[in-house]
Amino acid sequence: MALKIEMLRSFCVVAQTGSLAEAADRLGRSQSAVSMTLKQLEAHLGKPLFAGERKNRLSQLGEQVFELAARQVRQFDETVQSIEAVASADQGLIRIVSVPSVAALIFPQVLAHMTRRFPGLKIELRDTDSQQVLDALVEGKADLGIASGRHALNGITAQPLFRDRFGLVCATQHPLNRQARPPTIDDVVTESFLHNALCDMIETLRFRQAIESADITIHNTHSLIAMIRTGHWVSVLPETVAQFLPGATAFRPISDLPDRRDVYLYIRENARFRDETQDCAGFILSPAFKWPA
Amino acid sequence: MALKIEMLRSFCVVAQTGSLAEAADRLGRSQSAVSMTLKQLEAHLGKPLFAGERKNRLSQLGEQVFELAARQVRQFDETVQSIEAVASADQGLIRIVSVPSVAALIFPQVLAHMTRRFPGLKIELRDTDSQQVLDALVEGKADLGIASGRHALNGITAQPLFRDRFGLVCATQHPLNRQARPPTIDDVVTESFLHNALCDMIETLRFRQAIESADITIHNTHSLIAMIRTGHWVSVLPETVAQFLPGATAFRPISDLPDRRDVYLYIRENARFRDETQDCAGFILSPAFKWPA
DNA sequence: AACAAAACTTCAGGAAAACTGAAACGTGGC
DNA sequence: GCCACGTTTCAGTTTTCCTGAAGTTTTGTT
Repeated sequence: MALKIEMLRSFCVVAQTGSLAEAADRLGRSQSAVSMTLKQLEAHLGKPLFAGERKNRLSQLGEQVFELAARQVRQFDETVQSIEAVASADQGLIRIVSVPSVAALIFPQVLAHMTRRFPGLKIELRDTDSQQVLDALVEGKADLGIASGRHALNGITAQPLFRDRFGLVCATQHPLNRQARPPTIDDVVTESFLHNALCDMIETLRFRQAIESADITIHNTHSLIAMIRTGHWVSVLPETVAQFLPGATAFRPISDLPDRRDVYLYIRENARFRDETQDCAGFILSPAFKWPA
Repeated sequence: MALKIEMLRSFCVVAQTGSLAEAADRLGRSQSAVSMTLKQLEAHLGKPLFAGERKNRLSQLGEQVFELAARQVRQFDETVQSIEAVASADQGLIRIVSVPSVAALIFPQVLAHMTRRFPGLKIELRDTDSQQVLDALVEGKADLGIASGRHALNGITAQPLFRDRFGLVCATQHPLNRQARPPTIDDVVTESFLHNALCDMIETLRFRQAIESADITIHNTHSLIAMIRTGHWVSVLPETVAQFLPGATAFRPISDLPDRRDVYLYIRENARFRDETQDCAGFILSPAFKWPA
């Protein structure tokens, strides 16, 4: 039998949960159904996907297939969502994909403006990393995108949104915030430095070398903030992100770190609701748009 | 009912062929089956996907959905291929993705070397544009990639392969090849200039401005060559690509076009057949590898 | 070592789905 | 009005998918 998406999905859930029963529960079917599906998949591939007697350890092949299958399932679900969104919108639909830091910043205003201007308009917002933002645009899954860096893409125009300098983020009572002298890279990148995804955009060689030794990486911004608020840890973030942090944290420029991050707005040229999309882009780019500065 | 990949596939084929009968034929099922599937899909979305009585014109929504669905179906098929390839290979499997121009250059040698070194090894080669090469690597669909430009990717190492200057490509008897003085941008970018995808990698401003006015773009290299051989047309390509062209064409540097293209070899770090992949990469990078220079 | 619990597989039957050929339908051309 | 063409609907069949119950194997406990 041909490979089907539902087979891959079943396999992925079993691989994730490590148990048939648990997976069957999540998938909303009986154990036996899942068992049979899995057997079908293995029969199709001609090799076992699991190692050992139980389903809690993947074979070498299983690992590989899992990586591919998980991605495919996620991809498929996204497409389905997108198709359904496109179909259910007759008053108009704008799909925005953005890097998380900026998404939180702009969304409230965008929502307020657009719903007032176009009653009945649907807006969909998703956030991921810059790379996936661009992918979503190229694949026609989004009408507007916000990402770091300028990239030339077919059928998509790029507009500079703002620049953002990188700096120290720490608790307000942290010594590095209290000292008069602005901090340097060496001050900041110590044992208590937290590495995060945005750090990788910094090109200053001195800094790149320094963070080589950083042991802890935190991808999720919320967790990062929680750590920083304890007062023990510090990190480096773009100013706009830092300003969005709650009370007890501070942002300071780093004297020998000149890096900026350039954020661009990407506009899909042949969006279905061209006018609405253009209007939305125009609003974000207009002086009327207030950045929480 | 839930959206299924086969529904999307049916829709895509009908949209492409513009006829139920033809599509049913291609899909290997009866007309009525396809008709019902389509009706299901439309029912699910709540709106018609086609305009007019016949299936030969898509509605506005249909266009949108087609774009998304076509991409998804292609994506899915690729994943299935990849999964099956991974499963069927027990002697080892290396999946190489490359930009077309380089693929043709390296593949014969790579194949010869690897099959000798690892009998029973399977090799899979696919070619697409640079962007998709990188995507395939990130998505775990490829072990080795060859693409233009250096990009930092997680879990993937980049090695410079070669640099390539851009220059004029024309028929040997073309005036621009016969004249003693090396051609300039202005000589080359005239009415008979053909724009191609690789041109977009050139950064020299003068050239970028000049090709703005180019009316004809040819993406497929074979077609491009066919045009150039007529003697009426010229284009600009990297030297390595140009040298691969058949007899009656010539390559000449352009005096005021200093651009180079940097080609990198990307190696996925945790490929399943790590040793074979590393060996293959090592071979391509070694001095033993003879570039058809 | 014996027993019980847990984890999974197998099986038979039944529900849902997908498919087919035949007939019906609708539109445009003559 | 009637035919040709492309599509839809229908009824019946085949295929696929799922479930509950019973069976098997492994794991843990006393």
